[in-house]
Amino acid sequence: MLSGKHHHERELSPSQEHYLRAIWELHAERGYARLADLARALDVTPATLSVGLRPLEARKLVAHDDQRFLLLTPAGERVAREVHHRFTVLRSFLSDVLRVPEATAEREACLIEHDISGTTTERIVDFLKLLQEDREVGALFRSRFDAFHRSCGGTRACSDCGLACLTPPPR
Amino acid sequence: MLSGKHHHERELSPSQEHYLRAIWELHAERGYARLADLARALDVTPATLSVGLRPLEARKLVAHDDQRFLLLTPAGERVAREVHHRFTVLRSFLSDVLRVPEATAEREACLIEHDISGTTTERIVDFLKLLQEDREVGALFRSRFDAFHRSCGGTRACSDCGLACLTPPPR
DNA sequence: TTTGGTAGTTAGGCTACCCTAACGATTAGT
DNA sequence: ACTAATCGTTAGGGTAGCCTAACTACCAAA
Repeated sequence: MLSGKHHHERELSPSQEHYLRAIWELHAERGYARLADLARALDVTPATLSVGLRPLEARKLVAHDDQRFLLLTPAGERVAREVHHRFTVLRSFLSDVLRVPEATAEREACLIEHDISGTTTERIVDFLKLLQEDREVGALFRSRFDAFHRSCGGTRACSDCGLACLTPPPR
Repeated sequence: MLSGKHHHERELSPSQEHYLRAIWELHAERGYARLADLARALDVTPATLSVGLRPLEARKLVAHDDQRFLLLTPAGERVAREVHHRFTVLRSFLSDVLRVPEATAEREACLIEHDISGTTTERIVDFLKLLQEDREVGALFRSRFDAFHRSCGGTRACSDCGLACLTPPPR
């Protein structure tokens, strides 16, 4: 059952979630967020946002004050924090645990943040917390993972076996 | 730097990757793949595929024999195996390590498979192999993660603190 | 005050990805 | 042989998400 439809079952589209998170982060960083700032941060044109924010305003997630500064409503902020949470958790996992390069972790967390459920997010949080709070597990895992990683480094066996090492013919 | 453009930098689009994986899996399962079979497996209409496969044929990744059975070229099979590999690795991680429900793992792996780099995939493979091959790490991790999970069960503290536990105001 | 930069909007266009409806071709059942 | 189902295609439509170009409104400095 592949369900090839690349639809997201959330109420908001990936871009819309992204917009909310970015507004929230701009507010946290500099205390305000204009449409142009947001466009720069997201690397899209103002035109895109002018249209793209409309549904979020219609849903009362985003508003603007008398001077056209963007504001998150309480509902909007709640969503923004959820998205930011998913993003942070993913980036932390990719970067701190898997040791993927910062830039890669950032880029991929931005994409995956729209795809994972609350359950999965919680599980990753559990995982991060375990490594953080349980010194025994944390220390053992990190040292072994490092060693393991070094011992596999360079030309990976996995690249040579046609990727079949972990993928016997499907189900 | 959020780079709000939800573009994928791979040569193939998410759907195209998905199509290739599905063709490969059908072949592995039953030895052939017609367009209609593929449509059923992917839960899209034949019309969608009739058009959607065209670019893959143009790129010589997919072909069809004299009786219109879909075939993967060597290049197509290579891509299909890569995608399948990413999918399998993700599903295994979500399901076997994080203990996310099967259906959820399947669904989310289908989405994330298009977003992660080779590097990230390799790291997850390393992680899975470590848990599998290093009995000490594997056993310790699983038991502690289980216990940790039970001790956090039910109403998660994380849901109550506004998700801020791991997310101090951004960077 | 005129010149010019910045902000936001509108209009029109494009790609990706899905749909339904209608149609021709083949295959299978009676 | 005729009917019915299945297969694949085309035509046309829709949403999401981006773009450029052409505005308008404002604000600020010479």
